[in-house]
Amino acid sequence: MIKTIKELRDHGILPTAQRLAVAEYILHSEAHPTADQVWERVRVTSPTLSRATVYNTLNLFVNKGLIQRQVLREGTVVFDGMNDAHHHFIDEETGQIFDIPWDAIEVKTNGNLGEYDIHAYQVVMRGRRKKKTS
Amino acid sequence: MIKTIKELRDHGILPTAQRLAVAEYILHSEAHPTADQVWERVRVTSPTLSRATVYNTLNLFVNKGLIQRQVLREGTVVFDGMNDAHHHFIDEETGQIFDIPWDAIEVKTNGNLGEYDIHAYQVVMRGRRKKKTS
DNA sequence: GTTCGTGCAAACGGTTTGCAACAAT
DNA sequence: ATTGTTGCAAACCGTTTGCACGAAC
Repeated sequence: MIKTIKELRDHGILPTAQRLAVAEYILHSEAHPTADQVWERVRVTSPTLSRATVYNTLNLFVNKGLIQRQVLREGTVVFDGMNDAHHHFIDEETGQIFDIPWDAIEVKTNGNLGEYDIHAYQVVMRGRRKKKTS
Repeated sequence: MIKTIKELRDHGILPTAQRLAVAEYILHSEAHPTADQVWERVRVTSPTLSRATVYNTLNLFVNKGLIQRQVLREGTVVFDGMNDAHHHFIDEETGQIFDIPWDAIEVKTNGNLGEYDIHAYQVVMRGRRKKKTS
């Protein structure tokens, strides 16, 4: 909580009650919620929070580099509290999105891509997540 | 043209005038157009073509495995006439999307992904495309 | 008292859908 | 006659925006 306040300040974000509520959720969430899902969730504890504020707040967080916006789903954008480079796995049946650590995958280009100045990349995998082996 | 008719039939798609017009464009397009862009374009030669038919037709093509639907852009889906597995590069300034041949990139997982049953994957790269050399 | 954030409702843009007219077989 | 396709308009859903109110410095 006090840690979250500091994190907002460190990113040049004035910490308000609403922003704190959103940050507390998104920064500690394993899920990759849509803006509306964030609203649903945070509204439980902050019932006065408006949908517009959630959208504005999440966009602010993205612009300030606190979280990432990911285009992984049709029709909507999801937000990712994991802020370092990483890959993604999407369960084709449940639609769930999982973060894959950067060093779990090695990507090598074979020199034919001279035309392109690559600033960033990620691997997007699709399939089925097996039953948790505890 | 006659070749396109065959291609539609081979995918179990009844070739109508509208479907042919859409197919002729999307199958030979280097661009990665949105449904609306397909409409704009195909409407030039087929002015009676409705927006709904374009959406329906593109979805039909995807379901029949003739083209791919790609989630690479915020707010909209793009269609890709290249039907084999390949990667993508997105120019961050122009928004243009380029197909990257499958064998131009090598992806190796280092064995930590046992939880995941991977059916498909692609690398999504972002950056700037350099001026064409030649 | 000026600046910034919030909430509401309306607007917006991409997409889907219900339905009536219309082939095609 | 039945089945499938098209076109139109309305509906839908995620998101943004205009504006008035309110809080903070």
